[in-house]
Order: sequence, then C-alpha cells, then structure tokens
Amino acid sequence: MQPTLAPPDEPIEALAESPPLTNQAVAPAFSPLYQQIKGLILNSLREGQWKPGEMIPSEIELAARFRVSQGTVRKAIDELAAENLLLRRQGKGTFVATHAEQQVQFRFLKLVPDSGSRGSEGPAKREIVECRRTSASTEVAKALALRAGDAVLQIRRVLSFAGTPTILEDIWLPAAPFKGLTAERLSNYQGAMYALFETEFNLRMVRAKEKIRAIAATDNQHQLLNVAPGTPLLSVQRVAYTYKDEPMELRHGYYRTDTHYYHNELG
Amino acid sequence: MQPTLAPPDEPIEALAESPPLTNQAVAPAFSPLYQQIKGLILNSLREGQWKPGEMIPSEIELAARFRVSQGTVRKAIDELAAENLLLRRQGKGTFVATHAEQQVQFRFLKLVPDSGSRGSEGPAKREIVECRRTSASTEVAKALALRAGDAVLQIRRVLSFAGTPTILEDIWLPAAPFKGLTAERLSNYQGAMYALFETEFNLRMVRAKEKIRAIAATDNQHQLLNVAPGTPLLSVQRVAYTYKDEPMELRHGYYRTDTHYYHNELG
DNA sequence: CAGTGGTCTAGACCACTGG
DNA sequence: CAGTGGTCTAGACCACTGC
Repeated sequence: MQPTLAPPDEPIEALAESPPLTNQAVAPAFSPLYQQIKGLILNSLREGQWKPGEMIPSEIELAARFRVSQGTVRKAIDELAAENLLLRRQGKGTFVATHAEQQVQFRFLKLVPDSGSRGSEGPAKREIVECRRTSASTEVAKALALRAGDAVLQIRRVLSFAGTPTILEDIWLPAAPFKGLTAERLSNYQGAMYALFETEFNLRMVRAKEKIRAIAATDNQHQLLNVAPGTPLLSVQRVAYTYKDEPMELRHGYYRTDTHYYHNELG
Repeated sequence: MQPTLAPPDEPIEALAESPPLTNQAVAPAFSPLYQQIKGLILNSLREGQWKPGEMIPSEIELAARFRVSQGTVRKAIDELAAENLLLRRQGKGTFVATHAEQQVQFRFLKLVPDSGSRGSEGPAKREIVECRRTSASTEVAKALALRAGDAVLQIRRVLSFAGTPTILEDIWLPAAPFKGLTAERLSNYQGAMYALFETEFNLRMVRAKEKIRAIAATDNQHQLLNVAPGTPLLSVQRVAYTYKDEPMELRHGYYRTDTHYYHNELG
C-alpha cells in the first residue's frame, strides 16, 4: 500500500488541485511521502510561487499544510537543499537558492587563476560582442529541444581578468522565454548572467552538463582572445537546465588555459 | 554544553581508546553527536577495520555500541554514504565502498566516447610503458606531501579504446606505502588501477582534484598517442586522496579529445 | 523574547533480501 | 522467516537569529 497525502484542510496554492497521491497502477512503484512532498515543493518553485532569494514557509507550517510530521517535511527539504535548489539558514529560515548571492556567483564557472584564488585578480570585465536574433540550426535546436528554424537569441561575449581576455562565449537562448532581452540590458547589468535571467525572466538555471575538449584556436577566436592562431584552447560546451530539466541555454565557451585552469573535484 | 558519547560498555575496537568526546575548550565549537559517530566510523575505515566490499555492523548494532539511538547512527552513515565512502543496500546491509564494483569502475575517469556510452567501444586496453623508482622532484614532493628527494614510483601507461591510443598517463606514487608494486603486477592486473591499490595495499582513493588545461602535444606524447606533434590535448593533473585527506597519488593525464570528451555535471 | 532550523530519542511499521 | 535498511511519527530540547 502506498502512503497517501490526505487533502489539506484549507485549499493552499501549492496543493489546491493536487490529486490524492496514490499509485495504485499495475506496478505501484513505492513512493515515500517525503518524495511526494518534495515534488510538490518543486512544483511551487517551478511555478515561481516563491521567488529566488525569498523565504519559503517554515517546516512547521509546511508540515501543517501537508498534514505530515515535521520530520517528513525536513527530509524533503534536505534533499532539495542538497541539490542546491533551497538554502537553509539556521535561525532564519529556508530560502529559494539564487545566483545573485556573492558566494555562488561563480558556481557554474570552474575556471580559476593559476596563482591566488578567484577574486584576487579583481572583478571580471564582461563585454558583449554581439547579440542578435536568428533561427536555430539543427544542432542548436536539438540541444534546446526546439525545432530547427525556431527563433533563438545568439550572444557572443568576452570575459577579461586582470585586463587579459580569457573567455570567449557563444550563447544560444530560445527567443520566446527571453522575449525582450537586448544587448543593452546585457551590457548594463552588473553581475552574473544567470542572476539576470532570474530577476528579469524568472528562469533559474539549476544544473548543467559540460563537454570539454582541447581544440586549436581558429577563425576570430584567436583575435578576440588575443592569442596566436592555433593556440590550444579549452572548448566547453554547456547545456543548462531549469527546475524541471528543460534545457534553457546552450553555451560554447573557449577558455585560455595559460593563466587559468578548469578545476574539478571528483568524489 | 556539548553532547557527549558515554564510553561503551564493552571495549570495542573502534572505541577502545576514544576519550570522552567533549569540547570544553575556550571556544567549545558545537559538534553534534552524529558528527562524532561519523568520525569514529571514519577512523575504523581508515584503520582498515572493515575492508572494502565488506559489510559493516548494522545500524542497531552500532547504536548499541555507541549508546545512541538508531537515528543518530543513521544520520552519520547517511553522510558517509553521500560521500561515497559507504554503500547502503536495503535488506542487505551497509558496505564499505570499493573501486572493484562494475558500476563505479570509471567513477574517476570522466572521458566518454563521442558516440555511444562507455563500454560500447569494448574493453580498454591498458599498456604499462614504464615503471621505475626515482626520487621526488619538488613539484611531485609538494603534491604528495613528501620531501624533495623522497623515493617515489613513477608509472607511465597508455590506455587505448577500440584500438586507438587515447590516454597517456604519468603517475607518481609514494614508494613506502606501495612497497612491492612492480610493472608485472600492474600489467597482469585486470581492472581499475584503484581496485588494485585497495586489494594489494589497503589504500582506497576516495576523492580527487583535477586541474584541466588545453596544451599542444610535445615530446613523446604525440608518438605514444599516435597524433601529429602540436595536436591540442587535454591536460588533466590529478591529486587523489585517501580517507583522511592524505594525498596518495599524483597523475598527469593527456587525453585525445577528437573521439572522446571530458564530461562534467554542474549542480 | 519568539521563531527558525538542528539534534536526539523511542517506537511503530514498511520494503527488501536471502535462507 | 529473521534481519537489514527505509519511512514516519510525536515530542523534547538545543543553537542560532533578530527584534
């Protein structure tokens, strides 16, 4: 038998139309209560019921809403916090994670300078080289789960550290969710690009996959990065996903690794 | 006040000489019970009290030993399992993680073929090119927390996939813990090198850090990997650590990325 | 001080494994 | 069937934050 979530007393946004959560199908794959709670919280996050940086209801409050014990809510929140979707702060509350926090400004940028930690080289300079609307190639369409020819935004930018151009990025975004994004807004924004996505478009990038290769600088790559043509560069192809694993960004990065390296931890 | 672990009834290996765990120092940094339990289990792992692949005592048993509730032991084990040091299997028990399991054969190798998943290309061919005893350079000594000139083993090997030499690795190991390691034993061993380290030397690599760069193939690199000199290669410098964060291996890898890519997940 | 998350307990019951 | 880990509860108390 499945553990079930009784319908809440008062209709609550997150639960208003949640059907009774039982799987009495043929193969009733067991789904513990806390996983169902986790799914409900995830839905609320996805629907933007609580915005990035905001505090979500307390454990006690959620336990009352869901009519389960505090421990069960706790386990659901624990997992979401482990996935960096929520942030617990003792004595204060639980908050929706955001890219705007200073500590996680570079959570998705694994390039660090050879000597000294990040920041020792001063703030990064971000320069938008290009920002235009085009139609998706088959490759871009596949990565973003679009159809070939669908409208996309293409952005090219260069990041410089300590005055040295170090990263060249080509970025593709589906045009529809990013309606209204312009080169001006990108250029004027201080801070991480993903933070802008959150505040302006309510799109939070929660995870990403990268394919990393070594290539020789070609075309205008060597010009924009101020290196000799043929210089080995790190090619970083990233697809970033939002809450429900929808691909929302394709990014081809080219990193100089003569003064920086890509840092990775294996566990 | 600190939560304290009462001394166990019977002297148990893991706890025989554990002092009463209180921090009544000036700044009594609060350390919850389950963290202290975690530390004790970690000590047992480090001392090899339970070998890789073996089952550790049940939660109930450990709770009795430590004179705490099952839930407290559970939280300690949860964290160790999350760090891939233990492996929980419902209905069976909790086991010391190992590199010998099929599923985690390649947990530390992030290079995957462009098309198809790993394994689709058949088994990897491992060829030991060199294995000799030398003295540590300052660089190697620093990475392995040795003194320059200390004895180290240096290994060079080439990994081939589908008949194509793809990975060249230079490996340095401290000579003392690896006493008795020879080219023959390396060549004859089927399976992951880290699995051999476990079974033959009781040294388990639990985590590692990698510095990744793009370089141009030089010297004999291009010969051993059968590519043109100057071909861009992925340079992967890894330091691997055992249970208590002692560095135990330095490995410089050179990956061809024309048919494979380095895969990374960001979360 | 009240409110939050964090720890710890004791006990009941469930799901899974293997003999 | 017994033994294991997994879930869930109810309650007590602690540590931290901010008013």
